[in-house]
Amino acid sequence: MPFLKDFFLRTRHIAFYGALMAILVFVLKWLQWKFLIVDNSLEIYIGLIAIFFTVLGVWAAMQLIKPKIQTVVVEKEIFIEPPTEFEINEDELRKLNLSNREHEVLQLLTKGYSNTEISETLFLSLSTVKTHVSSLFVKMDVKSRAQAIEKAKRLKITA
Amino acid sequence: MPFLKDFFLRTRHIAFYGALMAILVFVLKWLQWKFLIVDNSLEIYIGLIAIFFTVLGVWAAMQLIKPKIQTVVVEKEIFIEPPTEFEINEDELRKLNLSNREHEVLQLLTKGYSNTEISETLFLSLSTVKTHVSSLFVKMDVKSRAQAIEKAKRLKITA
DNA sequence: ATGCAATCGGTACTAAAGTATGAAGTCAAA
DNA sequence: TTTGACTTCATACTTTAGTACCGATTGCAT
Repeated sequence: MPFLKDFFLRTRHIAFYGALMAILVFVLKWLQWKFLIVDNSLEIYIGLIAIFFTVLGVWAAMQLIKPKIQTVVVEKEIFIEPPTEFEINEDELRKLNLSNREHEVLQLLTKGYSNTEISETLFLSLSTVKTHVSSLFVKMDVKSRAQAIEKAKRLKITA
Repeated sequence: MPFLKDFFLRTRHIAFYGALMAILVFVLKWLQWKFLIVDNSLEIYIGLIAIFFTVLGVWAAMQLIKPKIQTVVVEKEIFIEPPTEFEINEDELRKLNLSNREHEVLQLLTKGYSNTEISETLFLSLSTVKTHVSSLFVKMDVKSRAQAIEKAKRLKITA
C-alpha cells in the first residue's frame, strides 16, 4: 500500500487529520448517545457511519493517489535547409491583404496547378477560381499566373 | 463528484458491487446481533464499520480515479535531410539536357515572361518561342509554364 | 437596419498558351 | 558526306487563362 507510506510522509497534514479525528469522535459520541436513546435507529447510525467513512476513504485516496505520469515521445521531424533559412515572409504576405480563399488558391497556383485542378481540389467551380485568381493578380500587382508564381516564390509567401 | 458519474457509467461493475453489498449486509447483521448481545462493545463495532468503509472508500476511489493520467509530451527532434534532390543547380540542370536556346528561354520564362515578351527579348518570332517552350516542357516533364516555373524554382536551376 | 467584404457562381468575350506538323538553314560529328 | 541535333519560323488548331460584368448569399460591424 504505497499510498499509506505517502500518507505518513505528508507530515504537514498530520495535525489536520488529528483535528479531524477529534471532531469525528465528538460527532460519533453524540450520534451514539442520541441513537442509543432512540435505540431503534441503529441501522441509520451505522449507515451514516458507513457513508461518512466511505466518503472519507474516497477523499483520502484522491488526496494520496499520485497521477500516473505517462511520457509520450513524439518524433518531430526537422528538415535541414542548407542554402537558405526557409521562412515564410509574413510581412510581405500581410501587405498583400489576401482573403483566406485567395490565399488557398495562391498556395495551389504556386504549385503549378491549373485553374481546373484548383477548382477540383477546392471543390469550386472554374468560374469561382477565375474570380479568385483575377483578384489575386490585382492584389499582387501581376498580370499572369507566371508572374504570380515568380513573385510568390521570390517573396517567400508560399509554403 | 465526477467519479460518482463514472461509477454509474461502469455498468459492468454494478453486479459485483451489488454482490459486495449483499455480503456486507449479512456481515453487519451478524455483527449487530453479536454486539447487541455483548452490548458494551459498540465502540468496537463502530470502529470496525469505520475501518471497513474507509478501506472500501479508498479501494473504490483507487478503482475509479485511475483515468487520472498526466501525459507529458516530449518532443524528440529528428533531423532529416530534405529530399535528396538538393544536388541542386548544375546537376539537375544537366540532367534535363537543355539546349542553349532552351535554357535562355527557360531563364526568361521562370522570371514570369510571356511568350511574346520572350520573343521580343531574344529577337525571336512568337512561333520560335513556342517551339522552344514546348520542347522545354517535354524535357522538363511538365505540362504548363506554371509547372515549369515551379519545378525550376524548386530545383534551383535558374539564375 | 445598412453597408461592406467575402464567397460562390454564371455568361461572354479576348488573349495567351499550348499542340501538331512541316520546312529550312547551320554545324559538328560519325 | 551524311546524319542528327539545334535553331528558326510558319500555319492551323484546341485548350486554358484572363477580363469584364453580373447576381446571390452570408456574416460582420457600424
